[in-house]
Amino acid sequence: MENNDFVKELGYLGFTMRLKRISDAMMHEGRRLYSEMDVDIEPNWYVIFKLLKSRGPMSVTEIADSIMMAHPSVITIVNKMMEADYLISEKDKNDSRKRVLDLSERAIKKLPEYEKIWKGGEQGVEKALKGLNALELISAIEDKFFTKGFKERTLEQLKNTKS
Amino acid sequence: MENNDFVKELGYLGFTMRLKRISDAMMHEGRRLYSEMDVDIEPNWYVIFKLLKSRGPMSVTEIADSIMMAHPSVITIVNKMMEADYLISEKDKNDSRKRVLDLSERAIKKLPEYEKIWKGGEQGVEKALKGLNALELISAIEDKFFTKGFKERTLEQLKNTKS
DNA sequence: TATATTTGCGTAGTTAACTACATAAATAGA
DNA sequence: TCTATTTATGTAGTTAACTACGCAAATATA
Repeated sequence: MENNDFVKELGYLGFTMRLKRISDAMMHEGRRLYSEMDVDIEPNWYVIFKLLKSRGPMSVTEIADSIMMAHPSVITIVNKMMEADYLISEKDKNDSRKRVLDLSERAIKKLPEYEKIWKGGEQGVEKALKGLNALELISAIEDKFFTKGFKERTLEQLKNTKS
Repeated sequence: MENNDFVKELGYLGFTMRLKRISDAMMHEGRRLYSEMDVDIEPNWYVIFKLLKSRGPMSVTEIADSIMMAHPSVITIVNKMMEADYLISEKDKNDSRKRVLDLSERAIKKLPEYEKIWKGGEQGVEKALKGLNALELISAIEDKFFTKGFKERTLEQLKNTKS
């Protein structure tokens, strides 16, 4: 944020890298926060807790679709959460390929404590970003790049310039 | 961006994850773009090319500071770039600890081709985000979270709520 | 019904970033 | 000048995401 930040000088060329820098930094701080508070969960677990609490038991693929993540990433997360006794899984009665995941007793017991922390995080972000229309902007960016990706947009530009 | 996106429902709680999702997606598309175009560089190299071209030879730590990255990350990147013959390094004359990095002959020869691609990427992003004030928003977010981090803000909220 | 396609899950392998620690050179201070 | 501190680089180990591929079950089709 100083004058020394070369990435900022790059304009739209540095845009992606700046997004990554901020989100990486926030995740690292989230991890450190948990560690300092002696809370034994990881930064990316909260979305699984929240999802299953809000929508009930779901399969791996359903989770992946709901949060727009590749399914192998979901498998990694839920396996760790199962090892930590926060999730239980059982086979679907109608489709034996499916593994239906749900919150464990332990998760339900611990959730109130964790939700306080997440509320604090949410409020901290909200306070910092209030008035900036940040959520609206993120939605607009998603609309743009989830429908037509970065690669396609670049190729279009290259084609236009070449002619 | 559909109704199915649970992360979006989470409001400010999902903010960081949405930033990460977008930047990850863009980086993956960047990698795929290079691969389809048979260009043998990686998505995070461009900033090093640009930096050294613009500011001349620099040490590892100077690079890290300029782009706000941890120095081990820079070491990993520049080692790969050296292996690919895009960078050369030599010891600093006044300080034998320092390793001064510079663009190689090969880099200088290849840069015009690569800069065309980067220009295309930049224009693609610019076109998509035109009118959204995206760069200003990113700057505002950086100002907020680089001066007082996510962890600190969360702890503040937790303290206030507890009382 | 038999075969082909799709779907769900899992594994393997890749990449990018980080922190923590180690080492050696340079600089500061007693 | 000798010692202590700081600085520059490097290594080791951690985590999070991805794609590509394989296999088995479910579904569609001939």
